Amino acid sequence: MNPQESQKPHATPLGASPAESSDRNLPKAYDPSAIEQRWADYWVRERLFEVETPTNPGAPRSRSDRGNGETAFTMLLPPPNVTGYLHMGHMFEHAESDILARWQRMCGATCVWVPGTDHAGIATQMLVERQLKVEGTDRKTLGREAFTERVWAWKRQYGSAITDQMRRLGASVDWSREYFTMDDRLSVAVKEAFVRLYERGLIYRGAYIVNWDPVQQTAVSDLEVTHQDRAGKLYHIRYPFADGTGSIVVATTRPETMLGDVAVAVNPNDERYTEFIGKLVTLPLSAAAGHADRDIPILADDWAQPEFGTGAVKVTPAHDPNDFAIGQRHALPTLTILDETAHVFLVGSPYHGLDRFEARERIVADLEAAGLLVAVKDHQFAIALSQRTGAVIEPRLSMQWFIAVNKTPKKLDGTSDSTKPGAPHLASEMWDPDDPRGRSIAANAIAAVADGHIQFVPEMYRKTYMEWMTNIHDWCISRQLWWGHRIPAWHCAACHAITVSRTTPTACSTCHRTDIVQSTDVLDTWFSSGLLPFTVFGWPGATHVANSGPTNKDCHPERSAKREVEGPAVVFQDHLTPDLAAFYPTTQLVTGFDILFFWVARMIMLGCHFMLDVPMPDGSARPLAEAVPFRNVYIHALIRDANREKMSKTKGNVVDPIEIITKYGTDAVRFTLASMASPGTDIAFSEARTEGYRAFANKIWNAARFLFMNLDRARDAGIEVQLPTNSVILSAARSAESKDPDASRPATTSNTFSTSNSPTTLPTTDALESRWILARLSETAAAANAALAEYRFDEAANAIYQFFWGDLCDWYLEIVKLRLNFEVAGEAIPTSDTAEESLSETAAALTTLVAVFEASLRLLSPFMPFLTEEIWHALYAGVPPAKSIALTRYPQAVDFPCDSAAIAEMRTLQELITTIRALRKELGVPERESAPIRIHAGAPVLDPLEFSQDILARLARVEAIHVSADPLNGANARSTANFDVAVLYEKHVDVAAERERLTKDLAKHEKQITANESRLTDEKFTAKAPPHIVEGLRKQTAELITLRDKARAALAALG
RNA sequence: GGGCGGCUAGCUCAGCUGGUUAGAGCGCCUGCCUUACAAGCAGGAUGUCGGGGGUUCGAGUCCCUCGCUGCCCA
Repeated sequence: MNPQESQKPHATPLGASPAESSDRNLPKAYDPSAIEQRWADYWVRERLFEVETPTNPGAPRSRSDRGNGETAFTMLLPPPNVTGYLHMGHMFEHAESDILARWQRMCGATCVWVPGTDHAGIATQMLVERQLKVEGTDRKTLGREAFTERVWAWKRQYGSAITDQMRRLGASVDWSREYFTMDDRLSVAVKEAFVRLYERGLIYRGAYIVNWDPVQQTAVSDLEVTHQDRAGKLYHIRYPFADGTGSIVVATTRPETMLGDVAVAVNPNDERYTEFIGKLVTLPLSAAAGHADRDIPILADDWAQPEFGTGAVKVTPAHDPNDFAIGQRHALPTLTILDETAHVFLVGSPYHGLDRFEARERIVADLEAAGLLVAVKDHQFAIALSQRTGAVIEPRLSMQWFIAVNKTPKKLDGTSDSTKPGAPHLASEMWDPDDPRGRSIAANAIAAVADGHIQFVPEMYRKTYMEWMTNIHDWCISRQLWWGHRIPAWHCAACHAITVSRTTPTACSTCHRTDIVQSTDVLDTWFSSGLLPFTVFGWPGATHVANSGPTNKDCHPERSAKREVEGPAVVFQDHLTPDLAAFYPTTQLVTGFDILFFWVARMIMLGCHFMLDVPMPDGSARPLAEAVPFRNVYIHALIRDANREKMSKTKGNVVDPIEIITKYGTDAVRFTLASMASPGTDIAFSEARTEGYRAFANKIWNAARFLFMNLDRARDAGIEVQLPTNSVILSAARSAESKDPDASRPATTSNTFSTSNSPTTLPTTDALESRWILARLSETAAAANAALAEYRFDEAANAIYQFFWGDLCDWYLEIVKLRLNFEVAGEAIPTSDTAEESLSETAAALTTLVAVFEASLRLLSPFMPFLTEEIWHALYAGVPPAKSIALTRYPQAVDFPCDSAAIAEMRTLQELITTIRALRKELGVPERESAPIRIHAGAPVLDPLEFSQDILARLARVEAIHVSADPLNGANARSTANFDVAVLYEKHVDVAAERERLTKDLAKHEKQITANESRLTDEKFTAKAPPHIVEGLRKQTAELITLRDKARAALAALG
């Protein structure tokens, strides 16, 4: 069974559709609020977008070709914070993702779009802490266990807010696979990942300077810190030599940290100070706990830059990352003088207990009083802020856990054994140089992108990524929070050794005493979300179970048995879950650049690392190309407000998507976002534009009303119109509705066109407008598919918009009105000799109309799922050929005959009609009045006119057509390259206006002719330019000359 | 300080590897309640493609430079 089948479109009988308009009686104006909730519920209730775990992933499917019905399209939703509410950015991201998902699904792919929410450590903890504060308590009073229980309670109550909003917006995600990053299953995976990295020597614990958030009292990673330029001061402070022979002046932006100074550094090449190197200075104000001021050395270090300040800098290793590095180089002690809350902690010092900024003021004042403050200068510097709390980051020396991203992993004896609890065995041998598992995390993450296994769109992000990944530092993964995945490490009180384990140990692994306690730290939230591309599909599977055979309920027994027989990779068997086999690597990631490093890069790092352990479905070793978490990354734009300002709560310019969709309807908002989504450009969200697309939705609605009205009239007149059935079904061979093997091939139900995969010749009797609209439909399908393949949502949306409104409504529907005659007798039948003929013409026209309209709905469906679903169900009067339009076939160019002659012929006719309309306007012919025309043109224009008389009559109110052998000019005539046309109407023209128009045209033409001719007479041009360009220019020039001559004659005729 | 974008109609933006007369939506002006739609129909106006220089037969498109503007990293 193919996974495709598990996309259960038939959970309930077709009749269960909630369409209200099954009688085809549509209200006059489209009201999205009347239908959206109903369909949103239906899609979820009917589990239309859920895909079951394939039961036989044994036959690995090729993923290289999209849309052939055998491919998987897998996508992970960037998990929103569980505390979050949907904002415009989500809506945009989800709209784009949903368009891709719906499109791929309609193209035949097995589409798995996995939703979930992130536990968002700091954000969630802060939120609950704020609640506690209101209640007059705090987390420390509650204690860890009670606090986390409280967070869970909060999550249970409010945690689905954002996913509920997604349901309402109709995101076609697979809800059966919804996860939360703190779920048991995912927590096990996080633990497993941590332990494995630790065993491989890629996780270490150490005292380093980290970014400390004194408000939340936790370490944060480099990425969670933002920098802001601030105007500050540079303080020049005199440090007297201990021997009393003089002094040295240091410059610093943070005088309060001098309490923790352990040295003064100067540049070794700075001649001003070379003689002082090695001397001791007495550190002012450093007396504490009864001791005198400390003496510290002056040393030489390249870090001290002669141009900066005085050229001498103080060294505070415990409170500055650069000073920490100096300290390492010179084996200096570290002296911590601030506590977790950034208050001075120096018992016995007068500054003890002061906040760091307060301490600064006091120290500066005291220095000044002591005459040691030499100067205070204005200084521009970048201040580090915690992204979450906004607190000024305090670099702080503390024990943290890190991932060594640039280190080669240890090779363990027998990879499968590494999954067993307990100490790993070190291998004696080295890694095979070709084995990607022997490379560092960063090296593989770089190779995955450098070798093209992962593609970025827009491509520039590839560069950004590479830049970052090549300069990456070790990743600090521990957080001093209570909400999150607690680090599976236990400290021994007796021997201080650390035991890292998958299961809760009872004793220290080193000294075997039982006095052990688990680390209080939790893991960085991004660590767990970085694992998602494979943990959502069941990784690590049954790795806990020894590989000697027992099956695991998560792993299909049949599969396991088979694997053992196949043999070679038997040690890996349990890692490959059926879901991983079918859906990993994921196909697509759609996300914002703001989490490019946070999340995208981390998924690449972790995916490439862990998935290399998991064999391919055929048992072979997994190459890097198949270990990547996703193949394509589409980085979408940022939504700004109408004035291009970034939306922010503090600015108050946040647009609430729910408010907007209430006002305009989800489809209109989606279409707006899609049509504005050109790559690389931020979107200035415009309500005016949304209004325009609400009008479009209404247009579609009314086109449907028009069609339905005529279908009803046809029924009343006894005309049978067949609705498209097999041609719309995605893959009829696999569908429960049709056992007909022939139905797997799109077939036609109409005698006017064929939807088989090769266009057939049209009956010669077929009307121009039918051939034309089908050709345009074919072109539009081609354009939409091509655009979507390149993430050009704007181009796809605009092509469809143009087709539906500009071609279908403006021209085709107007013309087709001529063909729809339901009178059995009487003179209301202008084009047929008998009533019977008229009725069959009506039937033929309606059949084409229905087919084109239905296909247009499918074309639109990924963009406007609600509206199209409603109309589509109504069209089939409650008996649709599929449960949802979302499960039908996306129109392809080959589905419709593309008659280019019809397009050319129609273009001339349109030009003629437009010209006549303009002339009539100019002549002041009353809107409803008909007038005869005179035309001068060649046979290619005149001949088809014989059949288009009625069209001219209706669309341009042409009463009679007189052919003129002579060219036409004068006030009532206009000329194009193909024809001259005059409207015969007795009325004064505005001669002055006409002359102005003609003069302007004439000047334009003359200018262009001169330009063209100078190019055409230029030998270099004619010699070097490609022939078709030269030819084109010649033809254009000839046309322009004709137009110029006509304009001249017309001007002369005006007198 | 380093890097990456953007600058095209009143506004928001398309314009692909240079190639025939630079487009769309909204807005604007004029006339129409033409029984699908006034959230509509028809017609119309609107651009020294940020400035300068270069390459080329040919530049909105490629190169250099300057200006303004936004973002990322340090």
